[in-house]
Amino acid sequence: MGGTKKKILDAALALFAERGYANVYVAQIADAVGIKAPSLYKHYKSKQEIFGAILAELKSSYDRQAAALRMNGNDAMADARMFSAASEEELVKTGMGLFTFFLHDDYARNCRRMMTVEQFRDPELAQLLSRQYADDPLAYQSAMFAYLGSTGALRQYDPDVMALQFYAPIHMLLSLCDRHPEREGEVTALLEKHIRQFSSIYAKEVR
Amino acid sequence: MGGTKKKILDAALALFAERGYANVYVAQIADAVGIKAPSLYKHYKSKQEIFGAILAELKSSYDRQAAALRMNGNDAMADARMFSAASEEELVKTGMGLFTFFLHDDYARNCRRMMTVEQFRDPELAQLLSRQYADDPLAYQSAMFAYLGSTGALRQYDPDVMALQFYAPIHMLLSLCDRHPEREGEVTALLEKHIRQFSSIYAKEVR
DNA sequence: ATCATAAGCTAATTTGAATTAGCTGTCAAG
DNA sequence: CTTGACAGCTAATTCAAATTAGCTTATGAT
Repeated sequence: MGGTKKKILDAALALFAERGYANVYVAQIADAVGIKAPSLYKHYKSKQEIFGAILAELKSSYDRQAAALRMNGNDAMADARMFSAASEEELVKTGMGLFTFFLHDDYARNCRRMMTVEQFRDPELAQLLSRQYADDPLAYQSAMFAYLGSTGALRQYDPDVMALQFYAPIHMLLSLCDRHPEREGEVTALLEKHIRQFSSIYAKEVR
Repeated sequence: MGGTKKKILDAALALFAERGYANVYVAQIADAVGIKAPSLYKHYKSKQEIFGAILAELKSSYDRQAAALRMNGNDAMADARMFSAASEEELVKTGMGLFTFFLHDDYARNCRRMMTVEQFRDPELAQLLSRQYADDPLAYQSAMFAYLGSTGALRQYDPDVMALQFYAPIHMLLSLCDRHPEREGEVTALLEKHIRQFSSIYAKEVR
């Protein structure tokens, strides 16, 4: 029992992410796995079924991760404590660490790209994309900023807007790097400046 | 001489934007135009050629528009003057006007969606998308903020970062609405709050 | 008037990719 | 040892979609 079934999903995801479902031929998936096209059908009934399996895994793996985040209660507050305790340096380091992780993690990256190119054909993918890369992060960070505001660690502004202003640049630069990996250097430099400036802008006035 | 040739491009663009090149059949394009598939070939040699023509028009129409913007000298300053003179109300009104224009203009919208779904298959589209929806707007607004900083109208921070913090939320919310038109209301409300908060955050301290 | 061209149609034709048929070797359970 | 499920292969088969052939009609120029 080779992990062929899993290898098929991985190969297919990578290909779907690069070219979109319709432009990928089952023969290419098979090639990538190291078998011939008809052998695929020993593992999945059809090309559609492969796509479906990818989708199912994508969803369950995200749910798993989301559950983990909420595990120790509402964890935005834990992050918030770190955020407020930490020096700007720490903050930059964690923020950018997350960015480069998401950027380079093959699985996350491929999921993101596949959702991007298939979003208008499959309402379910549209939902997932919005949830994973917009609504959930925004809600999480909004909670965090709300807490930091109430604490007095940051100035008190609408936390939804703060979350948007903090997160949207990250989101935009991530999309940009997905399109142009060669621009990573330039982009991370800008991202760092963003985080520093954000924290200085919203910092409680000291002077 | 009906404008059939043009109608074909329009219909094809709309379809490509919705489903992506490979999922659109020439018969569907023909249907949308009101003719039969083989008749398409009286106007274009192939499906690819239709795609090429769309691309060419997309590029030239953007260049035209960009040229128009630069016409009366460097126009970021004109905008900047307005930005500084205007009340927050005015600013909100113009900002949101632009957002809803881009959101609803069929041509812009379809181009954006087509570039989005084809970006990883065609490096040229990736370039265009980045230029039109990232680099150019950022450069423009950066110039504007630089000017406003030097003028004393706004606090002086890195203008590239200000541009990013102003524009990225707009960009992100636009993508969101492209995916979920029904969320337009909620999204424009957030956008408005963003613009107000941005201008208040970066306003010269008054107290 | 006539002819060339443009723009449409229906009925092939071609092509390319998914899927099915049917065979083979491996290996674990009985 | 042998049998059956598993996972692979090659060689069909099927099917859908792009493209071509060849006919028709309208129209504008000679």
